Amino acid sequence: MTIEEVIKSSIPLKPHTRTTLNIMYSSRLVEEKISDLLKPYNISMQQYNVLRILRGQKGTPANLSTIQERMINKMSNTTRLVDKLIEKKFAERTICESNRRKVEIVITQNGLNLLSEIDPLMTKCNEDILNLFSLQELNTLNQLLDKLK
Amino acid sequence: MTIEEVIKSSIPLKPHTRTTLNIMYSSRLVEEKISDLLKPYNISMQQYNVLRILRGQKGTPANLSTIQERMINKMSNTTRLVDKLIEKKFAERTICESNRRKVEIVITQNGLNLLSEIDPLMTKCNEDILNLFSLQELNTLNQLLDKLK
DNA sequence: ATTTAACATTTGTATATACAACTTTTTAAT
DNA sequence: ATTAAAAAGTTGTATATACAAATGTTAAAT
Repeated sequence: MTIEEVIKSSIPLKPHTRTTLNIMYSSRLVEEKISDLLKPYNISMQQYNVLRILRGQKGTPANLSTIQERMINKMSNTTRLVDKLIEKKFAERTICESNRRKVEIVITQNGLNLLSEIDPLMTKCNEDILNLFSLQELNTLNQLLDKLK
Repeated sequence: MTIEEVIKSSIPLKPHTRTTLNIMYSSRLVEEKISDLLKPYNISMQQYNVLRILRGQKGTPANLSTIQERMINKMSNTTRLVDKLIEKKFAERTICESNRRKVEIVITQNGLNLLSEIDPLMTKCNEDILNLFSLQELNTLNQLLDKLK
């Protein structure tokens, strides 16, 4: 299915426009599947993303700027996002003693357990989304997208 | 630049995961550029998207479900999105006489003028985003993304 | 003819996001 | 030592989005 068919455009799009639209539309498809997967766990994609970053720290606390810099969606309000995770007992926050402007955020065991539960489902979800693609094609797609950055 | 570098992942991602992340991250990059372009005109990407759909109707009024079905982001509240466009005098809404459940939305001359002004900038924006890509590469990328749908 | 169901949109509510202004703490400059 | 500037977060406000319930209208069923 082409992007023109998706948006029911009667006239063909210019190549560059078609591509940017296609990237955005594809992203929506992916996000929808991932959101659906996370819905039963009552966390948003952003919150999941932060939990993954915290786990990636392997015990080292992360401060807000670190989280922000590693997120896929650089969002403007990481404070309140982390608030939600703390409310749900998936993370904890303390003030950094060496620099009291900073906060230190760590994932809790509870948060780690949640991620462990989601891990295999997320892997499968990603595979399902891309089930029509060969490894070769995934590679090509990745290389092309990398050129954007 | 690879997606692993972007998110500062110490371990390599699985091919499928890398690809879905890459699609989402690429979309953010595109959206950021387009939002920046629209900012001076004080309309959001969604609002712009609706205006484009209305113009595409070439005079035929669109009802809400038509708009919703053609949007890139299927958003849940098209009513209030259209409200914003009406507030700004870029669109008008009337009740459909043959079926009073429906509304008929048309773009105003004011809205058409706005789009005409933005058109060349948007074309250039899309070209700039993808300036590193050959037409051949754009084609390949489009074909691959089309497989998602 | 009356009730039921389906349709198209609107409204309410909760949450998310963007952007700017504001604290608090630390570093640098005089 | 005092003031100014920078850094790191937080809070306020406006807008956006998601989801469910409500409204009004039309079509279908009995």
